[in-house]
Order: sequence, then structure tokens, then C-alpha cells
Amino acid sequence: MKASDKAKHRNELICSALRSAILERVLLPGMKLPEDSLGERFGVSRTLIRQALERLAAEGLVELRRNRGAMVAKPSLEEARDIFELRTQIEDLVISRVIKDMTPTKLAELEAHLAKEVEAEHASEPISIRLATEFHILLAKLTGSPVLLRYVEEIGYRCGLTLSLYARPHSSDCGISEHRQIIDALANADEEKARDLMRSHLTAVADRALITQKEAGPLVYLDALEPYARQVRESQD
Amino acid sequence: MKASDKAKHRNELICSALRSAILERVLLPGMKLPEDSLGERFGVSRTLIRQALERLAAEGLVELRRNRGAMVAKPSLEEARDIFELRTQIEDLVISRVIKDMTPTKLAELEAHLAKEVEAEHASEPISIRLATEFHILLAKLTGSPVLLRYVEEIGYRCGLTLSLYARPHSSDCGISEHRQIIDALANADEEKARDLMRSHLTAVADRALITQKEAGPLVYLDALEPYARQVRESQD
DNA sequence: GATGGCAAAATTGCATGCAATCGACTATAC
DNA sequence: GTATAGTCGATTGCATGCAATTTTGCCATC
Repeated sequence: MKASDKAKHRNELICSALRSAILERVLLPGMKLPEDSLGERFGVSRTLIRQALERLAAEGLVELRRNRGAMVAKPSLEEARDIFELRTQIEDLVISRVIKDMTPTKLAELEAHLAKEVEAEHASEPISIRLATEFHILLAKLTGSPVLLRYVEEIGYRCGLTLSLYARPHSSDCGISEHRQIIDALANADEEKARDLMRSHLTAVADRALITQKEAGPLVYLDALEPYARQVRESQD
Repeated sequence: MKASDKAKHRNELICSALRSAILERVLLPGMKLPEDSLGERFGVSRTLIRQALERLAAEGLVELRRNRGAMVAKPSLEEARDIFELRTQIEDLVISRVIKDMTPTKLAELEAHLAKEVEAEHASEPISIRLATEFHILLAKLTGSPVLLRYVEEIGYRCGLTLSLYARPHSSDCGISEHRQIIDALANADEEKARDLMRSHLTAVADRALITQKEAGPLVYLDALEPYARQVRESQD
């Protein structure tokens, strides 16, 4: 999971845990998410699970059918395209904002993150995807705008889920060099170029992704959740 | 309230009721929202109120402080600007999408809505604001993209709240002629012009708004909620 | 008169229990 | 053999109750 899980309340811990599980393809699109079983796993009551599921539903990662329980969202191809298009549009704004107030400190942060991406280049794919997403989130953070951060995060996660559905394996790691170029453009205060690079980066990611299609059965396979649940259980005493 | 409150579940009814109350300036920014009192008012238990408050918090209309209860959000001036900037960026996309697949039916819908706006021009200000917001939401609907609709709605609401905090009275009704122009540009399939109009419309709204500043005391004044609560209570049997 | 700490009241955090709803299965009729 | 109706099981919807936390008012002390 992430360093950003800094000892919040159980509420958010569970939410983060489930989110990570979804983004790291431990819970696959279409899987059922029964409140009881999850509650048992995490060692909490249905109330908390329910909250988390509602939150994730609002974020678009979980689908909530009335009286029929929750399942991991399964965005359609159209939704997928829409999300990526919207993302492009928003990150345009992020670039403009970041470049307007660039500092060496911020550049260093970006470089540090890129280093982590390079280091993890040959690690597992979920980790690469997560780091790639977090690059964009870091950019949003650097704008200093909570509003931008909030929406870039949310849409970034949805894109992550989408990729897990439609991307073919190893389609994401080529993103590193593109991140490199974006940082360079930002360092040179070349707004136009940075924006163009970001646009083509995002469309490239989308294109690489939306070509092949994998199918996931609607099965419950909660055992895979164990490591995530343990973390929450342990933090309780 | 709205026609879109079409007999969903109590869950969403309460959420809509509170949202409307906030947007119509019945609940002012900074007001406390205690679960008990609200539950009593609406004739439901704290559980449902809690759900609604969490939802609204996710939408940015309510602020949720741990163990200290909820209150109507009070966006800062910076947040206000960020929200409007983001809105501009997103509605750019809406225009592009709508204009790509314009039909006489859709045009008629827009005209019908504009007619409502004209009709309500001299009605109460909250109603004007709501109709103005719904014009933008209608545009998002016409794109046929649930994703766009979701975000335009949410950000539109946040803008509405922002206006209620920072706008000076009667700053909004001038928007009608601008809506008129946008429809015309859409009818002529003039994408560039439509986009420009939308951009200047939104910045105009923001500018008209963000000049003067009103202050609202952090008082609880739940009696004003009565009409909203009654509606929910009645729909229960 | 101001400050620090303590205790009581108010409010949220969370678990549990019961009722309502939906889906699947079976039995029965055609 | 197929279709339809009815019942049963599983799961969610919601209310209530108790524990935890924060706030507020009070009193003692400086």
C-alpha cells in the first residue's frame, strides 16, 4: 500500500485498502463485494465496510446495485474513453498551474519520483502502474490546489481500473521516458511543449490500453484479500 | 426541489434534500449539521443522515471534521477560483462533445430549458441560480457521457455553493443572454465560437461573483429546514 | 483576574439486530 | 419439455444502543 496511509482512521484505512486491492488487480472488475465477508476479513462490522463501499462507489471504482450488493466496477469501453479524454483535459490545467510556479524543490520531488519509477521498472506490473499514476498525482499536488488534487486523484484511479480491464500486459512501463520528457519541459518552463507532451502521453497510454480486451469472471475470490485485511486488523490494537 | 428526485430511495432523497437546501441558501456555509437534529427533522435515524453527509462531503458541499460533526462547506476564495477554472476546462470538453452530435431534438431541449430560465427571470434568486446551473447540467446530459455528467454536476453544485458565499445579489440573472448566445452557436455548429462563449460566460460568472464577500455566522438554524424535511417525511408512507 | 486541569454533557464512531428485498430454486400446470 | 407461480435463502436497508471522543463549564490554584 502507500505511504499516504498515514494512520488515519479505520474508516479511511479500509477504504484505502480496498482501493489498493482494486487498483492492484487483486479484486478484479465484476467481483462481488459482500459486506459480511469483507467485514469478517477486515475484522470490522458491516457498517464500516458499507461506508467504504459507498465512498468507492462515489469514486467510480465500485458499482452499487440496490439490494443486490456491491461489485468492482467494470467500466465500458465508452466510459473508458470518456475518462481518459476528461483526464487529458484536466491535466492540461495541471500543467499550466505547475509551470506557473515552478521551483527547484518541486523539480527535485519530480526527479525523485521518476527515480523510483525507474527503479521499479522491472518489478511487478501493478507497482509500475501505481507509480505511474502517482506521478500524475504528484504533479497535481505541486499545483497546491486541493481541488485539482482531488479530481486528478479520483480520475487517475479510475483510469488505473480501466487499464486493469483493457490494457494488455506490459503496456504501461513505456511511460517512464514520457514522464522524463515532461519533467524536462517543465524544467525549461516550456508550457506549450509540456502540455503537448502530456496530451500525447495520455493518449498514448489510452491507445496502448484500449486495444485488446481481457475478461474476468464474476467470481468471489476473497482469499487474495488477506494481506490487505491483515494490515487493517493489525493496526487496530 | 427537482424533477430529478424521481422516487429514488430515502437514502438519495435525503441527500438531494440537503443538497438543495444548501444550494438554495437555506443552510448557509459554516452552519453545523448535527446528525441527531437532522435525523429528527427528517424522521429517519442518524444512519441515513450520516450517509448523506458523507456523500455530500465527498461532493465538497459539506465539511466533515472527525468527531466534531459536519458543517456546510465554506470554500476559500482560492478554492473558489480553482473550482471555476476547473469548470471552464471541463465544459470546454462538453461543448466539443455536444457539438459533434447535435440534433434538432437536443436543440429543442436546450430551448425549452432557456424558456424556463426566462420565465423565472424575476422569480427568487435561488431559483434562477438553480436553473442556470441546470442549463450546464443539461448540456452535459446531451453529451450522453455519464462520466461528463457526473463531474459537471458535482462541480456545478460546488460553484453554486461558492456563488452563495461570494456572489453579490442579482449577479447571476444576467447569465440568460449568454446562455442564449451559446445555444445559437451550437445551432450553427460553430464549435470555436461556442467554446469561446462558454469560456467567457464562465469567467464572467466568476468575476461577477468573486468581488464582494458576505459573511455567514456559524449558527444552527434548523427551522428553516422544515419544508425540505416535510417532503422527505411525507414520501415515507 | 487569569490560567490550568478536571468532570459532565453533547456528539460522533461503530457494532449489532431485525425487517425488507431480491434471486434462485422447486413444484406444478399446461 | 417448457413456462409460471410460489417459497426459501442470502444479502442488504435501516434503527438502535453502547463506547469513545471532544467540547464546555466549573473550580481550584497561582
